[in-house]
Amino acid sequence: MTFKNVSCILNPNQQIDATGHQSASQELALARNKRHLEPKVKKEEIELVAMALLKEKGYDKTSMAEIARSAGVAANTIYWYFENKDDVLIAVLNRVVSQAIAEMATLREQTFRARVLTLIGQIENSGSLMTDVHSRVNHSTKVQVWHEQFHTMVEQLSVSELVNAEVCLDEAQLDAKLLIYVIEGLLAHPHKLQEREQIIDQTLKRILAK
Amino acid sequence: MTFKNVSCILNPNQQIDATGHQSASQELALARNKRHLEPKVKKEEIELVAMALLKEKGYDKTSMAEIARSAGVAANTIYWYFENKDDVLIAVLNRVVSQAIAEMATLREQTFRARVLTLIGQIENSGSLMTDVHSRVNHSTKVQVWHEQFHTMVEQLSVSELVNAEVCLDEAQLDAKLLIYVIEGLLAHPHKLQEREQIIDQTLKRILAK
DNA sequence: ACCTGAACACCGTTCAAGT
DNA sequence: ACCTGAACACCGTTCAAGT
Repeated sequence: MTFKNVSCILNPNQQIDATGHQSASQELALARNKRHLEPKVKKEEIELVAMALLKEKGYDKTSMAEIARSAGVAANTIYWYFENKDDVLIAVLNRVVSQAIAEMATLREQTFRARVLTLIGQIENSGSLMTDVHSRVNHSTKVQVWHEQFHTMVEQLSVSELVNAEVCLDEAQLDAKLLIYVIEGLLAHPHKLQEREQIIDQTLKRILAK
Repeated sequence: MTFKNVSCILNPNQQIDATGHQSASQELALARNKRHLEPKVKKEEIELVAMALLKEKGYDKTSMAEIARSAGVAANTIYWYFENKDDVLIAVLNRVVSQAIAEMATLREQTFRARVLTLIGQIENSGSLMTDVHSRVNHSTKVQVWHEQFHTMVEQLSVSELVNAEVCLDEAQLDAKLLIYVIEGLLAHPHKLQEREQIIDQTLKRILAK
């Protein structure tokens, strides 16, 4: 199981991206329209702006109006590109996660411990996004599906890591959940860097004890 | 450290309850007013109604208007008893937790494992209240304070349990956080009853391994 | 296809007024 | 002290209309 296998689990937005019927005639029509140079660029711009705002202020404190204003469009324009606010959140989450995966791929040679710690640092860098996911799960089934897929992905990765570290499969599957919940706990609650490392060390020590 | 020691950490709403200046003359005035038989009863009624609704539908999907309607008062009446919606949440949380503590006090003779499992069952019984707390922490400093107090309380309880089970203090403090995060993870994500027990067993096995 | 102004329904909260 | 009707500011979302 490589990181590339996983990123296709993660990006079902290929469906979303493939919704437009991009024929040659339409591209000509767009070229004539002076309001928008590139339609796909606009969507990307909205996602980037939304990512910055959601990372900084979280889901609830970021209004659609503010995203729109920062992207230089009218408030309702976002609804041409996204079904609703939760869809914007999902697009941002996909960006954040695939970015994190890309950075993680660099660290293949590091210790398990080191990789876990940098992973935590990365997610922490995305503000309250993970908490936001948990609170939106009850409101949007789409977010719920995303969250489930994300968890199974991280679980599979963790299991394979643990099996590599000589934990037998049965226990690895339980330990993986255990590890993930500890990581989520660390992310959901404020911790000093040293304290965080202690807890991770303790967890790994408990899991990898022979 | 007994459960009774703890419940005074938990109930700073004695401050809140003590705000009224209940002189004898006022009680007479209230008796003359036919609209409300007992003012404290009204507040309690609001809290009970809010507790039912928040447990059932969660924080976001329960509006102040709905709470008021169920309590038989005008929407803004709640603001005489509570500063804002987060204050209502905190009052409900205090009720839920002290109720859980009372029920836990019954189970002194049970196994650690059994007590943990019934605790999880109790909290799960309160719907998404714990997730709601985590998502409101970023919006209300009062909720944030409540959350911190709650965590230190549960941590102290867990540490003393672990020390009783022959874990040395240094490790018990780390293991306590570990255990709590696993419990929170179990609460935040759907699990079959059997799966939940397996994860708890695995965690306790890892923590209590000699 | 892409974008907008104007409106809608709903929300938490406030205020002036009643008893 | 306790309660209310009416209003406010804000929110996500929709719709009819423009290009």
